[in-house]
Amino acid sequence: MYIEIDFNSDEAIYSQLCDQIIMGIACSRYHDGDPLPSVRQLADDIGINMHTVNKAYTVLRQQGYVKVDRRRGAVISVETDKANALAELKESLRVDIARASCRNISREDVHKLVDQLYAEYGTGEYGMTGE
Amino acid sequence: MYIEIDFNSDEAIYSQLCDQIIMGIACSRYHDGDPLPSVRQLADDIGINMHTVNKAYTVLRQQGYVKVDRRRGAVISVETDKANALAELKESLRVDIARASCRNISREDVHKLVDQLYAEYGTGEYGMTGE
DNA sequence: CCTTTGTTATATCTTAAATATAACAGCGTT
DNA sequence: AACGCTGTTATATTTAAGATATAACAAAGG
Repeated sequence: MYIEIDFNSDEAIYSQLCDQIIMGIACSRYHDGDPLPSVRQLADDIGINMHTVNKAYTVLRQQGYVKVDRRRGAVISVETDKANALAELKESLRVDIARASCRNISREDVHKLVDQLYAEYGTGEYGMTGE
Repeated sequence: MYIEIDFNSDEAIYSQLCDQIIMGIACSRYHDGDPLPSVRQLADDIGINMHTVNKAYTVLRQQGYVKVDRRRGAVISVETDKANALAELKESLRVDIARASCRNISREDVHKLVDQLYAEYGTGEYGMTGE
């Protein structure tokens, strides 16, 4: 599992971990059913504490990206509650769009950025392998 | 100045303050040249400490939304470095789009959200009053 | 002068984040 | 049965950020 943490970032390590795993799913580097490394293993790989990884896994579970199987440990399992996700996304975009609007960034400019990012990820289906 | 702070939020007060002022500019409730309340005045209005407001003003100044005039205090002054703003926006959108992609939110869905938010703000020009 | 402006300095309190040990229950393998 | 692995929980400590409280300063205006 390729994880890169910026220890000089102002963003919390566990939060960076969540983000990277979510982006990994979007990039279809990780798929539904894939097991995540154990909290101890990943902590050792990255060079951080076990509890920091555990917190990331817990948050990912609460947000519906991971389920825990006693036998296999943490497993990618993406919940698709689109209505809820849309509402959350809108709130998240609100300030970003305000900033953009202040800087004379047009609606079309943002559309282009969005398209670029969707191109970086899959086809829009996080699976993209056609499951 | 209408500012609403959620004291139960996990987002820092000074950060909420910055966001609200930026959204106020985007909504064209505040315009270039408008003076902001003094740090002591606004702190008193909201019921928070002077230094919390001062931190917000300092951040807004560093990010190019405010300039400080010794005579008039803090004044709205929006810098329009579009190239830089585009780069920052893209980074900010990266995780959001990843989350959206995981939830089967399409490119078009995001475009619609963006359009909705631009509609809530101005015409794309933060001035919109035609200055 | 006096007031108001932003700014700086110091100190304190609270909370979040990260680390360190340690232990537990569930499950598979040996 | 014993061992090793999983996530999980508990407790404690350290560090850093956020917020508050007092206090003082230079600059500008009335």
